[in-house]
Amino acid sequence: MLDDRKLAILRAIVTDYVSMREPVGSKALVERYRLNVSPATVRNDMAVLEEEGYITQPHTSAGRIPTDKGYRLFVDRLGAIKPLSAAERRAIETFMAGALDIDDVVKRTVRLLAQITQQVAIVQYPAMAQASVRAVEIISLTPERALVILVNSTGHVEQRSIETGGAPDSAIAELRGRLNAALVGLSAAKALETLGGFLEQLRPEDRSLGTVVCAVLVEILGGEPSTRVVVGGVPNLTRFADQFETTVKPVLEALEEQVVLLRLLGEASSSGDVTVRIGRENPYEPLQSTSLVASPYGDSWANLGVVGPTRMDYPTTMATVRAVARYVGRYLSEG
Amino acid sequence: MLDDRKLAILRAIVTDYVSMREPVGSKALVERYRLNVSPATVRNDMAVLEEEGYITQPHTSAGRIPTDKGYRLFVDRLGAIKPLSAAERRAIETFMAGALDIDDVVKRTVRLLAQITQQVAIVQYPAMAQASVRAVEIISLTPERALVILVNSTGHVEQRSIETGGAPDSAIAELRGRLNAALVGLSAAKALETLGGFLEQLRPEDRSLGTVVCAVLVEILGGEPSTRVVVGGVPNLTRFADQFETTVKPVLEALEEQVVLLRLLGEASSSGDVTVRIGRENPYEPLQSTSLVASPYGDSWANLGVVGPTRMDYPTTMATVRAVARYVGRYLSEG
DNA sequence: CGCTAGCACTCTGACTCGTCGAGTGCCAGT
DNA sequence: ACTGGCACTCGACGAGTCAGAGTGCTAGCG
Repeated sequence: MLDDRKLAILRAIVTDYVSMREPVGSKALVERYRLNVSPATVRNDMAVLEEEGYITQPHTSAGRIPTDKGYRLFVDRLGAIKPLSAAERRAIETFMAGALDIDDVVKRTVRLLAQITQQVAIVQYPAMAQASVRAVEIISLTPERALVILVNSTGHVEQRSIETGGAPDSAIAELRGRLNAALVGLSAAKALETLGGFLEQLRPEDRSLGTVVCAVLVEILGGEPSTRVVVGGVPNLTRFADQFETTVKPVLEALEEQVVLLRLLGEASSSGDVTVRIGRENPYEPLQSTSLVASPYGDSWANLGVVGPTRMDYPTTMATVRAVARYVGRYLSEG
Repeated sequence: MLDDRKLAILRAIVTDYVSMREPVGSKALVERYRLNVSPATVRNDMAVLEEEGYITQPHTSAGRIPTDKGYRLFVDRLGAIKPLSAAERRAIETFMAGALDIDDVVKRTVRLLAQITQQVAIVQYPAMAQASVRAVEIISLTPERALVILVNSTGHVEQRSIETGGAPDSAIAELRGRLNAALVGLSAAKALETLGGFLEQLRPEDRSLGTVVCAVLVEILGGEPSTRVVVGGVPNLTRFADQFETTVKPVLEALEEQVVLLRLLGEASSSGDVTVRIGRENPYEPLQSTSLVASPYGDSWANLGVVGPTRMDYPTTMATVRAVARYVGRYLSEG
């Protein structure tokens, strides 16, 4: 159904529309892309492409623009991923060099992604899962409340407050000691395992406190990859000021909903490589006018990505996201 | 120079312009505000007000709009702060009730402020200064790096990574013990004092590590109120889509710059009560088309506030900010 | 002296209208 | 299977018009 020329035309339409931001017509197409056929022929092909749902007309007698389906075909079969320029590689290196702790790494990554792609960047905190436990602290705040703190080998600190049920400080100290003895040095997976049998070692009177604490630890260690995401580059949305009322507001709202972002990133990365989700393919309705390019990184289940208009330069964006993901991954594993 | 009627007219212009969002003319003014004089008289007064710089015309033969100076006068002398409605009070209570730890309090506060005022909310983390030290931990990550963690009585956890210069674990443990013995229970002020003489108690071989750690602690305890701010309600900016290109982009950019926000909030609150900074009064140029309404809270040096267009409902916004600040303050001190 | 009524004037915003150009679909011809 | 030509559609754009809102000024009134 779609011979080579039709595919070439689709490719041309996509690239042209992305760079020119205007519906593209048959004449402009043959002029700019050396198709060696006449506009009329191109028109016939375009009619077919339109019938198949790959492109559409904003109104009669305007050029064509790609549909979500068209972008999809383009991404899957037509857009060779561009390698990064040397300058970009260098930018990544210098930008990330000298990051202090994990917070800093995440912050820098967001900035970097946003800056290179000129879009909105989202980075999820790396999962605890990959790192090993460095310390567990339990610190009482009031007689009734305490803070459980877990530090891992990447320098990430996670904390939850709990109800102690009035347990005495001595019991807390003891529990803390036991937990450290049992867990420090273990990977998250091992630590989870160990926690499973941990309660039984406790004296009965310590059990109730132990249960609460263990529950939090399990939550921190095992649960979601991480419940925190960082967003950056929001000002880049201003480039779509034209479509503002209809498009940008819901996007902004979505970007404030951490939960949504987490789900989004989570669902995106199944393949282990860069994933693209175009417009309507997106499960979350307010984002259906945008595309997401995401990738897992740090060989864990944490993800990063960018959100932009469906009309985006996929090859370059995908290349950038992949490169950043790899670089950050390497950076994290080397410490 | 400005008799009562002129002030009344200015007040009317401000309130009308804020609610109608359109330049207001003499006729509409007498109709809506029962001024008991004719439009012509109002016009004369308006001419004076314009000469004095309180109002201006967007173009010949349009209504008048307030200038920054006009808003300033309004805020200082004309706008009685409206008390909150019962519904709003209730909203605050229910919204904040059940907050878990300090992160949660801050998050909720941002949401709350953004929602009630329908503007962009900024909340600074409460200062360590008011709370007392609960625990100090030093946890080594690599032989060369460690994490210093300070927990205070509000449940706030702050961390910094440091270079240990290869100090042995035993030295770290000892230092940790001494620090806790010396600091726990002290207010930040006292703790700072104590830290002053702390180094001398150490064995000479521990000094170098001690210096680094103390430096970080001083930074955490004494430095800025807090280096973290949280922003929310950014989608509310979409209501100014009209002025988007010129106004909203720089604002968005400013909102991503934590440093800028911190300085902004810091400078705003000298008086101890709600402070208003209108348009050009603002030191940071990209925000000169906005107004800031801020207030310290939790009787510390932490601040919260909202950023909105200069054309804003000051009485209500000020009332809301004040109420939220008080409520959160009370909530924090009660624990 | 302060207020008011009336008037002439200005400017904007909305509306209409005609033109132009880009782009299409179709058909007949190569 | 491709191309050239043609009639057609539609949006963008500029000019022209018009009504309405608002002003400043001046002369008159209590």
